[in-house]
Amino acid sequence: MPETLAPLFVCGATASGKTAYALRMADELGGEIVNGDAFQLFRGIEMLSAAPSADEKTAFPHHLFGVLEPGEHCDAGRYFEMAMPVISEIQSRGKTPVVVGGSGLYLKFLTHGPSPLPKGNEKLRAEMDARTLEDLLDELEKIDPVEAAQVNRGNKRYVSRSLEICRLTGEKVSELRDGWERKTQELEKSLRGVWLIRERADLHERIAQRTRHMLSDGAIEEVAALAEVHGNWEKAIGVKEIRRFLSGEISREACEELIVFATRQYAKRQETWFRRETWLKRLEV
RNA sequence: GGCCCGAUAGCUCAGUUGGUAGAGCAGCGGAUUGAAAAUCCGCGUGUCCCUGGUUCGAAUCCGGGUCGGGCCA
Repeated sequence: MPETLAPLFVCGATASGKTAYALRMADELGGEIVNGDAFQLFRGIEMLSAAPSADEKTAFPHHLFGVLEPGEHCDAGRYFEMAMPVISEIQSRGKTPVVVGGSGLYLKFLTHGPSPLPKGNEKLRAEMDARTLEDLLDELEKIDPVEAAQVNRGNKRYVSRSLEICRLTGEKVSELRDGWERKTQELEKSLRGVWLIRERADLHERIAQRTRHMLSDGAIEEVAALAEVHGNWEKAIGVKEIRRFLSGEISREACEELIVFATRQYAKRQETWFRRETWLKRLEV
């Protein structure tokens, strides 16, 4: 495989301008776009997830956009399994995959390989969700005290996940978990990607604009149409807020404002994530 | 014009019998190994509207202003 066909990862906070930049790079490198966004995978929430428009998709082939039904479950592992064949298929045709997205964990699986740990188990999770955090910590303490000491003890999600792995494998998570760090050294030398950095005030302005258009151009209708469909997609920013608006609980203005707040906070979390991906080339835009 | 209510963090407001103030939201920082747009953790000095007074001590009590809001003319 020629060096030049290595995927180019285009990362950055939401509304930082990834889509436009990726198109430019696809043109420059002779590339095709691959979705690296957890929510743009779903069909039916294109406006809500700020997926590329039909117009934007005409110039170059786009992959993995709108490929899942809203009711389907997805996680980083499944994304990895969907994306890898797509990437090699693009390369086999002599094109460069340009992976665009802001979902840090999903991209991490692509760049650093999937975790060797077992995938989530719905039944176990439902069971653990019903228990208290203290209770879960007690059990983890007994099974794997090392993990109990290092896990984020205030985060029930993470405590549950640790316990889930122990239960599923019959072993201690703390011993199973071989860090991404270990293979990081050599691996990251072969990765190429950019992190689009935008000044905070500018980013906030773009988020406000984007939210306004999203609401007036169909996001509300998308959420209304999927009222009966439950699944991963409901965790998208805006769903909770739009539902409150649809039920008459809050005004349209309040709805918009709450989505802007949530999106800013998400953008901040993305920046924190990408800051640690030191192999990414920083690009101030 | 008269009477009443309000004025405390960027916003909405708490503040017990006077001991110089704290919540939610926002904002800022961080974490992140198969739910990740998820989930979690940390960060609170602000002329307590101004001005006189009472008091050892006033966001708190009293007088006079200013600016909102309401009622009566």
